[in-house]
Amino acid sequence: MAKVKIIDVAREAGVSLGTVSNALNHPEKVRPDTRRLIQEAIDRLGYTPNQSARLLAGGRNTAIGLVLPRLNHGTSLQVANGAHAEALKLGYDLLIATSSNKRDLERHYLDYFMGTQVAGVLVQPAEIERWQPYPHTFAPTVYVGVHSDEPGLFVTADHRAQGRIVAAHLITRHAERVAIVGHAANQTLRLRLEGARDAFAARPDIALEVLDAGEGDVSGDGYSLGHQIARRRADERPDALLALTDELGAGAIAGIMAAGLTVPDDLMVAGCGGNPLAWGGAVSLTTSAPTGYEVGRKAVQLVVEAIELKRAEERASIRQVRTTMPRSAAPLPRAPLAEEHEPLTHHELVRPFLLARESTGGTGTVTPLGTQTALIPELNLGVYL
Amino acid sequence: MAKVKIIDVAREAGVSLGTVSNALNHPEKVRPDTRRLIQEAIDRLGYTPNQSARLLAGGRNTAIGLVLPRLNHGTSLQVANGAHAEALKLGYDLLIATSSNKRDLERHYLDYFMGTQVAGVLVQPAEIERWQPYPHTFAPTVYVGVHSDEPGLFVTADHRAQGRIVAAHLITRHAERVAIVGHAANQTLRLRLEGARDAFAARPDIALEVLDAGEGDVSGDGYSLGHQIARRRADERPDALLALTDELGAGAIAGIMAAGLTVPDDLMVAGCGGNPLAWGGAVSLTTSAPTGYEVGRKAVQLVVEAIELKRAEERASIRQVRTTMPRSAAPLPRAPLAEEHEPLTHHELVRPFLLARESTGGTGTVTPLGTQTALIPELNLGVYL
DNA sequence: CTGAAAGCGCTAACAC
DNA sequence: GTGTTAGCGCTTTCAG
Repeated sequence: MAKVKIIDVAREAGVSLGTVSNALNHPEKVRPDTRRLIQEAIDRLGYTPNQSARLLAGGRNTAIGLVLPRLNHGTSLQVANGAHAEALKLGYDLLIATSSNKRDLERHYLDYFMGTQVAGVLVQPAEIERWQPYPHTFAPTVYVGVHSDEPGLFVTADHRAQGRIVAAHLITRHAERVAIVGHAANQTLRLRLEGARDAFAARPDIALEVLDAGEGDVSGDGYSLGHQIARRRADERPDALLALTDELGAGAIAGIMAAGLTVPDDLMVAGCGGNPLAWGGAVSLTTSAPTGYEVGRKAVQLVVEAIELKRAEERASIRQVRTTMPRSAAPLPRAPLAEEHEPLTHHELVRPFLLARESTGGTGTVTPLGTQTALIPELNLGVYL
Repeated sequence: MAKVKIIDVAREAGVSLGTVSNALNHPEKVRPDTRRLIQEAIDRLGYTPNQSARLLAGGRNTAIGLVLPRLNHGTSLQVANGAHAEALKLGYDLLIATSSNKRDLERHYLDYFMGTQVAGVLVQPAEIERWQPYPHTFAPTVYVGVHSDEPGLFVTADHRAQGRIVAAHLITRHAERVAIVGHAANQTLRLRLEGARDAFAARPDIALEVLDAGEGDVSGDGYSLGHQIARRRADERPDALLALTDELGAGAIAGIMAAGLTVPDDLMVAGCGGNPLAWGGAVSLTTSAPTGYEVGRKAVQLVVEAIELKRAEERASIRQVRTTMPRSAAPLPRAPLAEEHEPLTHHELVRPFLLARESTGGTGTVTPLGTQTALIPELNLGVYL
């Protein structure tokens, strides 16, 4: 049971150590039947390469680290699943750690990942309002779910587009008086609001009002607002509500119905953001689709791109050193790192699409909840729906 | 930006390499002010220890690997969260990987973890019906959610106790005719059924029938069975339904109500297994609590126990070699591993508790859903409820 | 393809 | 407490 190492495999297969190493890392350099011999020895002995040694010696790590603030929130889960799917596809392993939404734990895992020489790292920062990129990142790093003016790699849902798309939908549904509902205290909601305004800007004939829903932007706020609106005189009442979150939207529907009106006949309601947790109401809610899965996929694509670029550069710089240096004497000085170019910068906004459902009188475009996953496999809404 | 290493820190702090290493791994061996000096140098330089080198050189890894079949199912998430909390508490890091419910990916990540010399590994196997422990595990391994006759470490929810506890509850609610509903095709459901039978065994006066719900044990099966039962003549009708899954239970409630009876007045219904996903119905469902969180915690406790035992043994065996060997000549032969004792064996069954709610006429013991998390913090039902 | 050898960055043992 | 050094298991190179 003593740990079996590469030399044991070599002996078992009757080849040299270097050949086994090559079979593992550069199979094309080893004759197929030798390769088979080695593979058999590996299986017989139950050999598992020591990743530490492999990495230390300069081997390529194929693991990507992902630091998530939580493991119980819909969005993070979607990100994780999307990232996992894409990593698998691209031949990378994905390792997930949770920061419990604490900056120091986040930092800890980031350092840990860097220390294990992962190929790249994805972070969905905790406390996103006051946040900034980490210095000292030796592996390509992609930030998920945040904006920043600093250089770097970022992937976020396009919140502005979410507002726009939902607003546009209300317009096609012939809304004439629209109330936008929400507190818009944070960046996300502000962007959705702006997006909605953008969409309505082209239609000055549509009456617009913005109603603050109270600090929380939670279901209860939506309920009371919905109730309140439903009790206005018919000629002062909007015919459509655009809630800046799905929770608000779901709450509003309940409030409206409690006041004796019907959705969508008396009043249309649309949510925003695609939060599956708020989809359980009596009338299914029109909203923008959740984009977490796509965000996760994009993040992996970006980080892999950066990883491979970096490797190409390293190879190039090594080659350069070789041809430049007189191959002689003295240990080679450390190959100069490809010049300290600025980190890549790329802000990727993931575009939402619309889920038109009952609350806006959805017709042909209604996507019934039960079959969602089947219809839009990429969405991966998950079992927890 | 060239990677800073321990020797750089040593120079920066004006001490020797060994001292820095000690400061990091055995702080008690270094004078506090020296330690401070070193810490400052570390911060100034942004030093991050190379985990690969550290491990290769025999350092202690504090990471535990967790392989989960999915990242979107309630139970796995609970396990992950419980494991994370406990690992944090015990000073270990937790790294999570997903097998997409495939044996080969599971195997891959397991090997990967072993290769990175994690301190221990937790696995919730995919395809649990036909399953067996892995050989060649060099790190302590705990299997989650499965039974086995092989030696090893296992943590599972006590399914039998779940059946028992729910059955006992129906008894205290004065059920006189009970129908147990479910197909019991898999081990889990069979155990719940046995548990329920155990509980009723003491009360031969209670009429018992078992109704097969159809292969799927899904909500729809529950619905039709509930409907069917509700339409029996009152004197042939059970007064209580014990569904072997919460999905069945929730479906049954809907079916009963559709047939014009009320729950719990005409017919009590209880579920089993504590599946939050099935808790959305009109009448809240009595069930046994989900134990995933506790399973995760227990699993970490077990693996850490095994890790520390193993370390203690290694220390002991090294000491033995030292005192035995004449300290002289020739490189020491590899310290004989503590004799190849059988792997530890421990089957831990996590006991459920009851969530008595409306569907069985819950009274004082009813735990309102909204406040669940607050009342029972250990439960950690998660936001997705 | 083989065989030998130079590290990768660090820990732990040792002598001081 | 400090400074020095021998590996940990592997990848890579280099000369056969």
